[in-house]
Amino acid sequence: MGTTERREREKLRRKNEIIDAAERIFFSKGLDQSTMDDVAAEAELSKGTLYLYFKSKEELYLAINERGFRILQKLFADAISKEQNGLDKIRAIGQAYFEFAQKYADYFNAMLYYESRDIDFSDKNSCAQACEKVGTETLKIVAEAIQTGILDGSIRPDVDPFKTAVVLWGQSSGIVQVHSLKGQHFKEKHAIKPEEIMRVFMEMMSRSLQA
Amino acid sequence: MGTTERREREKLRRKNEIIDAAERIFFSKGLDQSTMDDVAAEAELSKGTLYLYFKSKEELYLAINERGFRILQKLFADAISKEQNGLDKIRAIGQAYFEFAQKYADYFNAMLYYESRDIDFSDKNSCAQACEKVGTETLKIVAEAIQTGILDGSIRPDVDPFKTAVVLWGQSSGIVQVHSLKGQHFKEKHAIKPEEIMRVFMEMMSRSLQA
DNA sequence: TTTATCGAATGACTGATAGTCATAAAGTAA
DNA sequence: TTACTTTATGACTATCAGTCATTCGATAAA
Repeated sequence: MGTTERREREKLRRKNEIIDAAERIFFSKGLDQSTMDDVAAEAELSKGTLYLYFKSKEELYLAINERGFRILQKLFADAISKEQNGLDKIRAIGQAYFEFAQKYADYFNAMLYYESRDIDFSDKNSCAQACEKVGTETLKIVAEAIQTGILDGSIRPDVDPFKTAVVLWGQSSGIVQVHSLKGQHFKEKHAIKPEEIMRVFMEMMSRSLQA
Repeated sequence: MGTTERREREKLRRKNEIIDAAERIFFSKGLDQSTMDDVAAEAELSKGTLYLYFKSKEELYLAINERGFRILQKLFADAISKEQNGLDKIRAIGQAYFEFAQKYADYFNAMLYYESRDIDFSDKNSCAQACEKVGTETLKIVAEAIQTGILDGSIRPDVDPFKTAVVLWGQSSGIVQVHSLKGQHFKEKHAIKPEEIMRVFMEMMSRSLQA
């Protein structure tokens, strides 16, 4: 009697269908312009049902975030596997992050929200927790690449892998954020091509780590 | 007959009184938890009056932002004047930014909002424009320090001052953002002291620029 | 002093929307 | 068929940003 199991599966499927609908709505109209009624209509459910699956609009938004983190994690893992030495792995990660911000601009913008808000992590079963978990895993990938670099001699040996990974993460978020949100603005007002900003950043990052 | 002039002055004073009240409310309860009615009550005015002085709640929030930018600009100018060579000036700016985020945490958090949103710059007389103006001025201070460093030989000569200033700005925002929002979290979960993150960042920044 | 004019201020009102909850429907087991 | 559980509903409430017809008060002209 696999009734319970089937129920479990269906519940998960429905949850994902809601996230799918929410993505279509949030990504097309923007979070602020989207209402839970919009999402409900898109999911062909009533609003009340959404609240059976997600505690709040923010939770639903964070669920989308989690998907973004997973995509990013995958991209990082791919990037790392293609390079041999540690510094090149880190550069590849930087490049992957940049490409993520362009190719998955919607996810990226959603994640900015996560980065710039003081999220409440107290609820143990919340999407915020899940985001934090994937985020930390991703950070570990970066830290491992740094460790590799120290061992193969491409990265200076006096850096602390995890702390440096945190710093790189912060730096990169900031840069890609500027690139994504103010890039157009810099292009118009100061004639700086967005790619130039990324190029300069990558150069500086390499120098700050190389042995 | 200075009637018009006096009116003008009083209008400006009232505008500032409203920003004062908004700061007290927004900083104590957070933007989302604050209502325009709260601000109106704090300013001892009716809500309608607020809208005579500010187009929207966001505009009022950006007005606070502008104040933050001005404080930061002043701190940067002070920091720069205390050091001799270019690289030390840049380091001092980094340090000043870090201290700003701690000492003026409320302003800093308000400015994160500015950094992470796609602000509409189309309205010429908006607070967004004013923020952009002060922001660019601040960026120029950084670019000048870099130029100084190139001339005095403390910073490698192959960097473009303004582009590098933009990158430094982005990086620093990201780092201080991580420090401010997730610092406590890293401390608890990964036993990383926030100051450590800043130290590592400063070290990396120096290396990425030094001649 | 009285009256006309005009900008500043008011606050009741509207529209929008996040989140709730009593009720209904569907599904499951006996 | 009946009793029970889970899932879904949508009308309803509370809240709040922003509006607007009206009032107030200061200045100045008559």
